Amino acid sequence: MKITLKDGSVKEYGEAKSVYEIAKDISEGLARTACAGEINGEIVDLRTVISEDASLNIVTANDEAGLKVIRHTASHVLAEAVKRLFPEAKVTIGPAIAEGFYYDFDAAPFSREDLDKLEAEMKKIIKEGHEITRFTLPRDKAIAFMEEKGEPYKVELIQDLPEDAEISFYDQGGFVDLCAGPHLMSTKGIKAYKLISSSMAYWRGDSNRAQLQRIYGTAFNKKEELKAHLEHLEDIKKRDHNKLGREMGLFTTVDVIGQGLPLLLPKGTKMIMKMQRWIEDLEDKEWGYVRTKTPLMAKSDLYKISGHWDHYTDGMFVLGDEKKDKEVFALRPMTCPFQYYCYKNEQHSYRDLPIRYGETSTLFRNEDSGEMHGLTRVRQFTISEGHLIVRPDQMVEEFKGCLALAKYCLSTLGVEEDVTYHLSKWDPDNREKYIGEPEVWEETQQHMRDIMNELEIPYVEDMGEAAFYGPKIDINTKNVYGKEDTMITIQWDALLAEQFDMYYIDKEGNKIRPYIIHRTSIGCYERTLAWLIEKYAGKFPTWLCPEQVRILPISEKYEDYAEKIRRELAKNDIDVTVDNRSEKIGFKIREARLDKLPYMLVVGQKEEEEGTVSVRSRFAGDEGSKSLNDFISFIKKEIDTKEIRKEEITKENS
RNA sequence: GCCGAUAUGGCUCAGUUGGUAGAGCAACGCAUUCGUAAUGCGUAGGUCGUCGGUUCGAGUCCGACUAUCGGCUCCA
Repeated sequence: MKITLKDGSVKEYGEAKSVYEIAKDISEGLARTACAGEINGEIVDLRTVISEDASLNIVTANDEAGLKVIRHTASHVLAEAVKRLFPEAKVTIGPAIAEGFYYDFDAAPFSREDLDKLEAEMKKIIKEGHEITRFTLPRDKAIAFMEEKGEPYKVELIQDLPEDAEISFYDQGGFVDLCAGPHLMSTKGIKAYKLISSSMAYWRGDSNRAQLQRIYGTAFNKKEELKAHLEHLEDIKKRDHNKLGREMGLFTTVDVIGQGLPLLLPKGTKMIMKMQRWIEDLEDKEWGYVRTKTPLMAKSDLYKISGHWDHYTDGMFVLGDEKKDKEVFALRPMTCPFQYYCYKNEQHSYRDLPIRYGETSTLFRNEDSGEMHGLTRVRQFTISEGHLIVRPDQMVEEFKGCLALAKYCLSTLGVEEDVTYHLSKWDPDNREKYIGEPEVWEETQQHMRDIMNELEIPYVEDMGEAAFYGPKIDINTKNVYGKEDTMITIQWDALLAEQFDMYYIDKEGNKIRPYIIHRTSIGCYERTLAWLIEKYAGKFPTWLCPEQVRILPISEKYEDYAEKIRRELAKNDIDVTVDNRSEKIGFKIREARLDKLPYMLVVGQKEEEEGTVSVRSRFAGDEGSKSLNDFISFIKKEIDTKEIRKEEITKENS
């Protein structure tokens, strides 16, 4: 392992020494201590150095691993603080995570006051400057050690470690925690930290096991970085679609209507209509889709064939009672079987395929009550759903087409850079969760890798995330809180046609099972809208804006001229309103700015005489006067090309 | 579903140890007819999320329910 020190010198070590020992070794000769290196068994560049005054510096380009060490050590300091203030608490695990760290305790819930006290206690521990040392124990001794300390969770962790694993502990002045490391050399290395929140979490993520109390915190190299991070957190909350979308009058919720059932208000509806028209036209005209409109509910019989009745009833809204009623219905949680029956309506030749069914499809899923969130997790949503019925030999091309279409949608919305692609694979060690043969799975997954490589799309592979009938590509994004959501999914299904007895007639006159692609192009409209709100902080590309132009007459005298312009713009399919209130022009502009309107047209005596409009935009402020026709062709072009015009002014806004 | 927090006029928030609600913005009315980010004056609006309990008396204390927020698990 190679270690680069702050002064640029490089030291090389063999594999035998642990990171910790190397760190110690360096510190002796150089009066400073290296303290990172190996994380989860992976060798990383060394980048964290404590100099003689115990101040901490990140020395290589990639700060991530260094931060991870700081945060992990902070989590141990937190654990010690908890044990000091709440001796009855049992420790479990406490890793570093993307934006900080957490630690789970078996303890009574922590209040904000508790967190403040713990922060103060952590400060003490840090100030005391305990040296952190590492030691290992053989398995039986390790178990006895933790049993003696009365830490049953740690005992369980040790028992579950692989036979040959080295069992290491870190001691910080008496507080000892089972841990793979690495850690800082001293608690003094923690310079800036903050406890963020507490919440419940299950032991090992299993809702049948103990309920633990999780404390989230974060730590940074320097105080200024922590401050900037906390400010950033405050800042991004302003973009939260759940707040901003309500403020902007895009949607609302009503308690007597119910959880997870948002009402899309006229402005939000307009935005979704714009996306829907665009997508439907795009799919039909350029990608060869045909449209269906199928029922929102069906008898239980349908779901029995699809398998949902056995595996998914908890997630469905069932209408009626099987014991009492002759027929029981359920609201549909997906569109698949409905479109399959469209296919089965007539017999198909191999020449008919592929058939691409699209539907703007409203679905219902009975999510657990604690799951609902704004527009991203709801009980009723509408998705650009589609199923492609495909000959096996067409599968790769069609799958590629679906990906290309999704990619095109993302880039048009200006969000292409904000997504990650995931190849969701099956889990060969969990065969009962999936149908079909292992060779088919492996082959299919290889096809998907080839497609991704050919399209030069970077992706990660997620084991055990596939649908039960096949692997899929998921396109995910993160919300303002860093939580990941799937926006788009494209699924490869070589198996379900069997279940529904779907076939086509090949050249020789044989009945052949088609393959099916389940896919969406733009995802579910509610969730996509939420994403756009957060992406653009409400300042949407002009083509998506529910109100694209507002005409601001200088006074009521120019109402007629304003109305004339309004009609011209409306004739050109531009969403336009007139602000006729007897307010001063400055006030009207202020309000239009707060409403995040892309264009304002100021009209008064001058404009009426000259037949012009004075253009003021969100992008560039006062853009001067234009003839009405010039403005119309200017904005039409922006709308028709779905241009995402950049903001040129930076000042503002409350 | 589970853990925690929250719930006061359309919005943002006050409301002291329980004594029967207050501000700013918005709305409405009147005046103003205005040239690029807030014109002035006035009016109205709340059985304090719902239901129940404690009390002479509950926005304030207790309980249940509903919704919202942050997590866990799950997902488009």
